Amino acid sequence: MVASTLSEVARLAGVSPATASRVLNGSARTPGQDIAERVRAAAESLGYIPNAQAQGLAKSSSGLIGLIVHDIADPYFAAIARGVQEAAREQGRMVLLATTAGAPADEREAVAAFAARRADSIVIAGSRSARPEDGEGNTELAAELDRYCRNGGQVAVVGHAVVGASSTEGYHVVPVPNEDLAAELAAELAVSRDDDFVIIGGPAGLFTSDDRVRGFQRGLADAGLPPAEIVRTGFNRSGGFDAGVALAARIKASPEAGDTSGYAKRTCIFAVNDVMAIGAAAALRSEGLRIPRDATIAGFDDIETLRDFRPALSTVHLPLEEIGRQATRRAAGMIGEEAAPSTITGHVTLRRSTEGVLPSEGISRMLPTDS
Amino acid sequence: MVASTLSEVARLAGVSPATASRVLNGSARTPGQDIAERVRAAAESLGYIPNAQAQGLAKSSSGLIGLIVHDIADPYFAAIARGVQEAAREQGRMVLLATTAGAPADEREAVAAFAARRADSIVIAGSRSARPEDGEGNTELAAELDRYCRNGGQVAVVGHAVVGASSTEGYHVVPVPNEDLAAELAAELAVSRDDDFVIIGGPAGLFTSDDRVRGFQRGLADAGLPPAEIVRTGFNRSGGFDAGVALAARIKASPEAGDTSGYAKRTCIFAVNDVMAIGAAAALRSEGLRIPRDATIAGFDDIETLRDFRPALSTVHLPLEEIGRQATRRAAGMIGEEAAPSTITGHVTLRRSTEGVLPSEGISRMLPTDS
DNA sequence: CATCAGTGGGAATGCGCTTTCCCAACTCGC
DNA sequence: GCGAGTTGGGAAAGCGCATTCCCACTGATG
Repeated sequence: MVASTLSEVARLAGVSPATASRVLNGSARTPGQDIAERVRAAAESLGYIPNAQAQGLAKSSSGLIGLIVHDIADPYFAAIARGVQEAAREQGRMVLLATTAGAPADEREAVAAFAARRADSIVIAGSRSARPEDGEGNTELAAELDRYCRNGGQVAVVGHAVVGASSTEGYHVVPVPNEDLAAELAAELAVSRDDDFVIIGGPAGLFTSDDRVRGFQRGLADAGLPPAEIVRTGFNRSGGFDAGVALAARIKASPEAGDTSGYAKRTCIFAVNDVMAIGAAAALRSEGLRIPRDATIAGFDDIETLRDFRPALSTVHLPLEEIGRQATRRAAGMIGEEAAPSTITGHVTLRRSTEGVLPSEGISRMLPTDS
Repeated sequence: MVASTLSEVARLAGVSPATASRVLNGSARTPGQDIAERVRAAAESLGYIPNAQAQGLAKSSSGLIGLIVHDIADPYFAAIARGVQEAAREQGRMVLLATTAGAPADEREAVAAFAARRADSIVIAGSRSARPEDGEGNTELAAELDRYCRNGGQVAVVGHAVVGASSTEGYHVVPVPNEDLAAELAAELAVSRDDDFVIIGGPAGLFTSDDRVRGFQRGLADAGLPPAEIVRTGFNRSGGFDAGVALAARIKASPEAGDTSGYAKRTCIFAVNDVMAIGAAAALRSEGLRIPRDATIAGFDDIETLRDFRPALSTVHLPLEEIGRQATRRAAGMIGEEAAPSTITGHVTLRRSTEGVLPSEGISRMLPTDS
């Protein structure tokens, strides 16, 4: 990467590098009209492109925002990334991407790499975890973040704080009301239902999953229902599929006929995110079960690409893009912490996948499906 | 962003900055054991993180890969981005993201920004366009890329070369066999069918769309069928939806009864990408039409998140992740141009959305659906 | 014992830019 | 018309690091 330099431009324009610098970048001092014109012409003719590395070095700031996600191809993260990207653009910065599959060790490495590049701020979108095997990794990640913040860096993390992070200056958390929303979802599903509730959760210790599980159980309890059974599996589509296969076997093994109350009890499945729900639905289908006839299912996130899924998936809408945007703005100091402590809200969106369909149940709410 | 510097480490270790630099980064010369240990200890205790900007400036290379996509939340680009990210990791580089919505002016700007950051290579994933309104923008983009290449940069573009780019040193294209695969799809769909074929295409001038349209028509022609009508719309889900609404009206307006041949002619819709197909399918459904009973539909890309869509979407599988990987490797000079001119292959994947279902047609191939 | 290649460390230069400081020329007011 | 204030440009000192060159010292060789 060779390219013409500022001094070359300056020489061609017959001015000093200082002057060239002043006209080519918005300095406080603006040289005279004629000189400015000469310099600009020289720059143009030389195809001058400022060296951002050198600029960064001189100004000690890079115009970079580091973004950490588990997997950029996961629609959840992709949506957040879009928001981050958008906010970055507003700020005139560029985003530096790192994918870590949720491994704290990789995340630590990514933070170090961002720090090395002197990123102005870091946004961590990946769900936090408190799993025992992540303990050491989390500690090191927290230490790395701490160091980054001490050096003046800004960190925003989505959902939960990193385990062990002492909230120093420059450390922000964008809270996501996972628990409350899950409770709300449970409440809505519990209305005039007495289905068997089952939760397909991610690995224990994954905060996002745990919050949603806890919230759902709370909602059930508030409705006077017993806690749902929890099936733990991978936090992705294939995890949902596996769980779905297992559940399908059980649903088929306990036919309605066995029910003493005289009418069918359906299984209502709550998968802690949409892609898991889709996986589970696919599994049920492949086992010959129909939704919502033989079982109902709900997810979480309201992934855009899944909106046209059939049967339309009941879920909890989360403003993912806004979450990304807000995290990015917060890390840039554009949102006062105290001014707006938490502005992320979602809402339960019931669609066909949890509709009541059994005549014997005596209830059949027709819920609107969008578009 | 302040942080401890190399000289601080050197001073603490009681050596010169030169020596510290040699031990802390894989230099050709390796200082003695004891000294190295002292330096490493000093660095550790100071929490030293090398300043990548300064390193880049000194070595004139940045370890950065620029990635240009239309929209990172679009699953097509997200999948490619995953491949790019993966390959970047292999190379020990980081990826810098830019989204442009396909506007050449924005793309030019992104290239300039990457050049300013002295990115080692640039991967352009967005589909190229030859629309008249993009003419000027394309010229400027080509010029910018040219300059970047002349300065030693490496560019890889997915699909088609940028319009007007003179293929200088360091300019690579990863060809995607859109046309051939579309022809193949048409051929498969044309087998023992005499449906009315309709193509939902993107804006004229968008290469990816045009290639697929052209290929599909060729496949139809090769099968002895007349060319399909083309409906042009936006290259995204909502475009597909709009087109679907229009088509639904027509399908409903021309009932089977009107057919002189005595049996029903279905409309077979080819949408030039999966999300458009999904949009169209949603529109048909909302108009009360069923797929594949009242119309069949096929897409292109085989987006992972859409695999569980119902009815399962016939499409053309493209190894998106591999495309991203390969583009990135090529730009890094890891793949000889001549050695492997084109290794991207896809395959037609027929699923339920194009199944024959009308008894009157006398044909009802049961095609396997995956999972 | 003197010379020489070889080794291991440091001084110094430069990567491309920003920014402070400095100085010449100029404008203004009395 | 002259000093004070102002303007506009340049010189130079870094920003943090890699790297070339140089030097002192070692052990081997004739």
